[in-house]
Amino acid sequence: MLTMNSAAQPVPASTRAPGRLVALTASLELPGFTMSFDRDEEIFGEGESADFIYRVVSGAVRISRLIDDGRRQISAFYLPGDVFGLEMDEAHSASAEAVTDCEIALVKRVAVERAAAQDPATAGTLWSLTSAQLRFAQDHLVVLGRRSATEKVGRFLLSMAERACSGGAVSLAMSRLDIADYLGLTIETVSRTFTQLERQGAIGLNGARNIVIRNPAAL
Amino acid sequence: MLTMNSAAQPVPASTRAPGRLVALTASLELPGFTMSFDRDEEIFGEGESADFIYRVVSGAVRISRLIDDGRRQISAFYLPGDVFGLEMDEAHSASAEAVTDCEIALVKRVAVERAAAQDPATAGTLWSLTSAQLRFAQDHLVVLGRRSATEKVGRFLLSMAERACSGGAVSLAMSRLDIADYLGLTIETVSRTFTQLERQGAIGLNGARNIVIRNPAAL
DNA sequence: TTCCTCTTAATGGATTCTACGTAGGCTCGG
DNA sequence: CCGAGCCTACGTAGAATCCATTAAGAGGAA
Repeated sequence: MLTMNSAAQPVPASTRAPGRLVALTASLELPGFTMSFDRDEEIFGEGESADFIYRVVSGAVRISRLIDDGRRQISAFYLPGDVFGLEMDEAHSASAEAVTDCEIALVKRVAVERAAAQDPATAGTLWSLTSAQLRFAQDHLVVLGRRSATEKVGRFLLSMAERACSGGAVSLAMSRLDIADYLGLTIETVSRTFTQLERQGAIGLNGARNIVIRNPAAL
Repeated sequence: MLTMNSAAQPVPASTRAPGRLVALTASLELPGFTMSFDRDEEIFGEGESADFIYRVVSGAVRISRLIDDGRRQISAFYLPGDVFGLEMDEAHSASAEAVTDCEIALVKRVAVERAAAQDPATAGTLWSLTSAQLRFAQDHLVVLGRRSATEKVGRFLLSMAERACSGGAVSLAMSRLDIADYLGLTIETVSRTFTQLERQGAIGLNGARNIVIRNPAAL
């Protein structure tokens, strides 16, 4: 999705989907600091006051919402270079957790707002980033609302390949449960679909989390 | 959802959900013009270049994406006062159609961008509006991914009541098909759920499109 | 290190059930 | 009256659920 880079973490534009490119910008290079989080550690929780904007330096992050009875929906995964926390009001409307051990760069929200008030380019970047995330969320609505289990998993793998690919092989940072909660499926359905796609020759599996896309068209 | 008002269309804050309020602002009162659209007429299409930002003056609008085989997902309905078109890049990533006959205020996108560059408040408003829509989309992801058919319809009715209520009775602008495509269901399931909710006494139906919420807790 | 155990994650099968699709009938509005 | 939109019934497909099994890591002791 939204590979939202800071100047510190350039990523070749060619690795990203057309139309999703958000111009590199130093505008968001604001005074901040970096924190480390362990796997499954909470970065922020639902309802907490939103004082920061975040950028993934290394590792992976998931944004999720929980409903009363334990059901969970993950709205997005963020990979290195991605900015998150833009959808927040005064309070966070969702929680963020580390999918893997990770380093996160934090910038005070008020500092961002102050910078945006002085520099139109920064303000424009904020709008662009948020708008790109909105487009992405709307794309995901289509997947959740209208795609079959096989299509969901296929799309997911393609999008991960596009974002986190290193030469044909994709290494997934997240568990089957995370994938299921992202795609609105159960863990069993995700697992079954993986093996089904492997049998069809659409993908190759080297262990549970290392995937090779063999036939993109079949996804 | 996001009742994003311009100064021209004030709506009492009390009719909206807490935490969703976007401050009234004249910042988006920019030189523009108004157009009328007939029911089902296209306001903009997927892939068209995005030259405007829109506000509903009267009527209702749906934003939708189509996939090859005809399946459709509606990502949002917009009611009077709501601003839409913010998720667009250079090209529209979805299409907008009139749910009912409606009047739409259009502002040139470049004019908005120019105003934002000169006035930090305008830039902030754009970010706020977009961010509110992002939160709304993420809320909807939970509904699509993790709610049952009954819960989906229930939530939909509650949210419409909150947005378009006039004294207990809700008049729905959209057809069952639109509701189904919004909730990721089929028209039959929507219809069945309506009658089921009526039999349970949760809602009252005066004709297909006039609904009274009798027991909000049951939804 | 190597082996063993404990724990967690992923897979596979059998069954149930939700909600989908088809088809037909109804109703309200024009 | 006609027709689009809405409702209902019923058989069915696809995903969920429940359960068992296998695989992969993490930690501990010799």
